[in-house]
Amino acid sequence: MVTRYDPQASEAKWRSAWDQADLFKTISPEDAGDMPKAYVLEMFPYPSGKLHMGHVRNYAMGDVVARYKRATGHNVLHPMGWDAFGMPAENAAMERNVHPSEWTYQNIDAMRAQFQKLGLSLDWSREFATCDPEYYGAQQALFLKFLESGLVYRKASKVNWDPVDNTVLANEQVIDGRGWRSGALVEQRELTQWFFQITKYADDLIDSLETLDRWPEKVRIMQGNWIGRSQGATFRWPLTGNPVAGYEDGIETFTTRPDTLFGASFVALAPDHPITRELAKTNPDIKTFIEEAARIGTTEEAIETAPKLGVDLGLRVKHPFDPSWEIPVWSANFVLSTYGTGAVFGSPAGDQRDLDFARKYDLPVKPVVLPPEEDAASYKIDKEAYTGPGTIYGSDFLDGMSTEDALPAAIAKLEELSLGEKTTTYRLRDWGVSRQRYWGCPIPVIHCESCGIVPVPEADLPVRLPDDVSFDKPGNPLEHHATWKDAPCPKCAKPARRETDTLDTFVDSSWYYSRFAGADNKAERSYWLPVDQYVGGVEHAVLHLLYSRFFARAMNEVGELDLPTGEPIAGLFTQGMVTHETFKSSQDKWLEPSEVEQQGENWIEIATGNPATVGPIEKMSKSKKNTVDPDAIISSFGADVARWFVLSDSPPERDVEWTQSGAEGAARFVQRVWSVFDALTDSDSPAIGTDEASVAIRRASHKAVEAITKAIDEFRFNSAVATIHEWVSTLKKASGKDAATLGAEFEGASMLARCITPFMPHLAEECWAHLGQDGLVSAAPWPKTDNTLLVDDSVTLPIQVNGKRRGEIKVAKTLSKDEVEAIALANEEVASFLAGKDIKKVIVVPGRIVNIVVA
RNA sequence: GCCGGUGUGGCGGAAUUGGUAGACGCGCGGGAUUCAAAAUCCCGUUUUCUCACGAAAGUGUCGGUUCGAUUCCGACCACCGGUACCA
Repeated sequence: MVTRYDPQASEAKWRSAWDQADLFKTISPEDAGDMPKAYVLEMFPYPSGKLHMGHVRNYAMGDVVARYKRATGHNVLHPMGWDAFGMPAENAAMERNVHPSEWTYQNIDAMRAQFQKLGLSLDWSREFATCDPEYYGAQQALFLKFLESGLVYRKASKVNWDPVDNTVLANEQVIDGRGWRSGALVEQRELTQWFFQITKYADDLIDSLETLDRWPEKVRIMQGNWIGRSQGATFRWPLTGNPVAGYEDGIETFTTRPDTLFGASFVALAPDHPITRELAKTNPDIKTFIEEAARIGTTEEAIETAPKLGVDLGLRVKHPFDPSWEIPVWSANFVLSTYGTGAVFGSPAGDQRDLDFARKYDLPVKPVVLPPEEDAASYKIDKEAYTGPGTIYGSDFLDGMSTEDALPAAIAKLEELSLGEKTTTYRLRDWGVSRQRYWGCPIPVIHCESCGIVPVPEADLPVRLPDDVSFDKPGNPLEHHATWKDAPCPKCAKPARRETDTLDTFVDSSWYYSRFAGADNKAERSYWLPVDQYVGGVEHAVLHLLYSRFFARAMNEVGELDLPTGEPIAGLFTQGMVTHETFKSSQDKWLEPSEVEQQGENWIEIATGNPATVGPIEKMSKSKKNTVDPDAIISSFGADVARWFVLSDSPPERDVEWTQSGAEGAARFVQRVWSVFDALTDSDSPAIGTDEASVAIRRASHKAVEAITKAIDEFRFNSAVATIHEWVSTLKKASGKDAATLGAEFEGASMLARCITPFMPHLAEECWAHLGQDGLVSAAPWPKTDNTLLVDDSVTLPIQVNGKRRGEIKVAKTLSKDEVEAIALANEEVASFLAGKDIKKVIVVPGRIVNIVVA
């Protein structure tokens, strides 16, 4: 009798069986023997309270790897936790008057329940949330170690200040120059902030990128660009006439092109360069210019369209290589005070930006690099600067050199003249981590009027967040708290004040992988790290993944880690998003897919009967109303269907479009798999036959296992899915039809159950149990293939005539080239294409193809 | 602008050392089963021409290398992502 698989009944049953067997618990390093370790980690979620399909895809992929590694004999660490500090909890507190802690822990409970329904092979015993005092206390201890080693420091710096909410905002929280919550115009304020000295490792962070051979190229390039190392020279331009106070030695500029120094026609300072600001005090034109430049700002679109603006400061400098040559000093809006020295020299022929500026203000343009195959007498620069390589000319001692050789020659000369030296500049800046927020990790220091900044003694950690806070007033609730910030100085015991800044939440996620590996056990951390396979979204390519690399290095330095490479993540996979179609009403409002209906070619809004339009396929988001709730999918189809669907079709690194019909297809396939097993009612494993039909079935199974294994190893889950589809079709055609092949069918089914376990673990257990196999399939080893079944005795070769397929022959694998050629030439199908033609050549590629070349 | 990626049927995509293009899934068309439906199963489905047997063209465009190119090389086009007055 044919039965159907019931996901609702089965899934819960098998999950509790896994729990009872404590199957996914990590084995301690001592007990693991010579098992290789595999640390499989997915980027831990923010506890928003609700799982979305993106989570399902992310964690399904990680689970495939974790389950596969377990089946192939690895000691697997596959943990889960919560990235739980951050603004949404404070927003909830302000909007709904719930405590951030309460809101967060409730969300965690809700999401944990959802996660558990997915049947992920997680070791929950290592779970933590970053807002647990144990976690942020350990983070505070780490902070103090960094402070002691000089990896953390305090300095005044410019920050985005929201004057309504009275808080610093991260760059991401400033939208079009306004605070994302208050809508107030954001000001630049100079505040004293805490910084991590990430630039200390700039060279190592960039150089080590090439050792990360299991990271996507894309991410490595993005990090390289972000760190932005450029090599060049820093040197001074002596001022003529009355020197500006503090600049008696001249104005310092940075350049990557000292070879073009003889093409210099101006020096330009940033609008907020100290000299510019000083001169503005007495010169109204300069003052106006600074204001104008500040008004345009440096937002993305502003830069796109903003004109080059400048003002002559009236100063003159001497050319470093020719003191008689005077060059004007300008201030220009394209010079950034935050990069290099905040001052540049313009060599217009060799730089488009300098050229635009020179043309606008009628400054000289003197080419000094002659492109190959140009003539010095006739070569001219018009509207396009030449930035490529060439021969230096019109440049005194550099004349005749290649640009490549002139570069070190010019630097050597600057050094000889004691005007400057070779330097390296980075785009990367130290990481400002101070936030004036409540729901974050308190910075564990005390400010004492006599002793200065005093670390909180380790015995007093964690510095706990106070529970009794109010969010009525804008700004930092820790600042407003009546007593929290009062603390005696640990050194002199006089009344002092606690630091009220908390740490950027990116800090929390920069070392959590290490906490999972071993909370208070360095040896255990050494055993597990680095993460063997990390899976997450590409949106973290720079920030989170760069910060994590920094933290591992810093933790190494303070003795918290023993990671020889300094790289915490050996393998990274960035998965694509889950997208869904969008709909809009006739009033241009987004509609949920359930609110529309297709009638013939057109879509209508069900409620009103008005026409609706189909929008683009986009990432699922609440605002576009194109989300699909995983809970709803799990209750109607089961977790296996949700997992299977998000792993099918699209390659894992690309986006996958969620479709109802695709989900139904996945549900159909689950039943199809079950029907293969359902047909095998004899639960005694019968002997495997050696007849032709049995061997054919066995070949299909063993080849499928081989292909699936390779696909999982290479992160090509969609290919594994396709192979499983084909395999199931083959088995279904045979299953239960012929007693002679029953043994082969049983073997295939038993292999199939194990191969689908990483994808559809609940179904796999039900199938495994139905076959009468021992134990849980989640604990079973990966099937082994018999190599003799992977190769065929005979092979079908296509025959081409002049590269076009004209026929095929089936030949024994052992035939020689000549024998194959003879058979091919005698083939009836190709005869008509050879008739009356000269055979020029016959190419036989053993096991592949025969090509007959005729004239 | 610069850097990177991707272009293959109606759609998602296979083809991973240069060797049968379109596996597998979705959709669509036809059929079987059924009183009927659901479910399931089978067949077909790149385009054009042909009653058919077949033939020709075809992997963004144009060219090249090769017996043979989705794959290698050159030039270009489109889309997606990242990034930017970075000196």
